[in-house]
Amino acid sequence: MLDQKLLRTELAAVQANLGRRGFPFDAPAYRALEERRKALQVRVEEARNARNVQSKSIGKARAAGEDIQPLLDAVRSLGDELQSAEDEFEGVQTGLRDVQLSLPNLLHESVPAGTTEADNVEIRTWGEPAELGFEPQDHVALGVGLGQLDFDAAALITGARFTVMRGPLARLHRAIIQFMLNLHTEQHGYTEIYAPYLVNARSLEGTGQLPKFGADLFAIAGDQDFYLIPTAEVPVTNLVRDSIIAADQLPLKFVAHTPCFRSEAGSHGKDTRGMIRQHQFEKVELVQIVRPEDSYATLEELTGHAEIVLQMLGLPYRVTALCAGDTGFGAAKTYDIEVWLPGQGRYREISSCSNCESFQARRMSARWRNPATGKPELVHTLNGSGVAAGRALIAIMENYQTADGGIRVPDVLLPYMHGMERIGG
RNA sequence: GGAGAGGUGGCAGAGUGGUCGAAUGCGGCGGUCUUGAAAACCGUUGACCCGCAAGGGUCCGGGGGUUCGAAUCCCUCCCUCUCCGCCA
Repeated sequence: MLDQKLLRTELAAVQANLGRRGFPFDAPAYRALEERRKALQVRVEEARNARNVQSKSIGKARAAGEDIQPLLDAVRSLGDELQSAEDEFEGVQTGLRDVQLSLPNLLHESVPAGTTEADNVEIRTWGEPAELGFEPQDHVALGVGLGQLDFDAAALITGARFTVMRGPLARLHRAIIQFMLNLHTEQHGYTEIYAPYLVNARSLEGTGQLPKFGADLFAIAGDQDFYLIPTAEVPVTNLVRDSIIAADQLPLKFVAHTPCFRSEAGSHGKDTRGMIRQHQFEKVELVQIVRPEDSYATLEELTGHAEIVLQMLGLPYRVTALCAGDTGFGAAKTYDIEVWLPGQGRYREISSCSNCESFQARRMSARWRNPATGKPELVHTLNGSGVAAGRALIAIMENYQTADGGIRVPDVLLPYMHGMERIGG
């Protein structure tokens, strides 16, 4: 959600900024609605004040033993007037809020111009795609060949876009998760969080998935209004909802491993092969709650924490700055990290690190007490994958494959694999 | 699942339908005293909205109702706690 003051005072600038995303914002209509709100609010408050004053005088008169009947008659009609003004005011308020909740975040000035993925800007690369010396297989061929990746079984149990893993491959997947959690908690100072996988609508509104992107979510059947989390960002960021955080508590650094559930509505036909795009996948998520002045330094730091995972796993990657049109709804600026997949012969997203500035904080009413002003002020929130476990598994399979269809285990994962150095082959 | 109790300011905890945004205590902040600190004493201390300001308005878990007027009465939902049952 954007600052209402900004929407009142800098409407043209807001419109221009949102325009960079290609977001059509009807500023004149918004201004008209806002002006109506203001007029109505004044009217309601004046009516309420008149009623309060009158009612108070009734109390005093009665305490003094006077006849209050004339006063009662005089006040009665004020209540009716107030009621109708309130109803109208409420309608306008709701309309305004609907618009506000549907506006994406303002972009940081450093976000490159552009409309699609193709306009994203490469910031840096790390590692060199390995020379395998043979024709690389993709993770599907490798996993199915080993008998450890089973899409048919998943289709039988559930349906399309699910995976069954067996044996050492399932263990490798778990090892990746353990490795990442240990790294972030022991080396990077994050506090491990275990959080619910089902959340309520308010949490999803807080982080920005609702009200606009309900189609991307799985809602559970039954009388409870719960949704499966599309990312740990939702429960973990909402830890600070409706709270005022002491200055010395910041920054808050949280890491959580959770499954993620996405309906992938609108992506029919995309990445249908393999486990690149699933309805259910595991992810280790980094979340930081910081002072506003620190958030851009934190974005660099947090992105670095995700990069170290890939460096330690020996996976070549590149970092890109998302362009204006490709930056997500709640983000002011986003870096994507893309890992090299020999089987596809290209880089694929494995992490997305965003600074949401005060966008989520405002929706969540998440604040800190600024010692400089003594007042509660909005925090900045950041999140990033550190990293997606399913895609990390794919990257390891394809980058560490051997000519005989086996997979070597990266050195840093050996302790988690009980010394198993290779799978298959 | 059954029975009961309760949700009030940073925390604890009062509050007869009118003078209650709310007693009191703790905590916080400022001051007096002190070489400094503690103690004691004095003062001060919620959030949000409109407004340049003066000022006005809203908020006692959420929503609805009764009333001229609701923290207080009624309905409903949510949450917490206790006991029983069940379970990992």
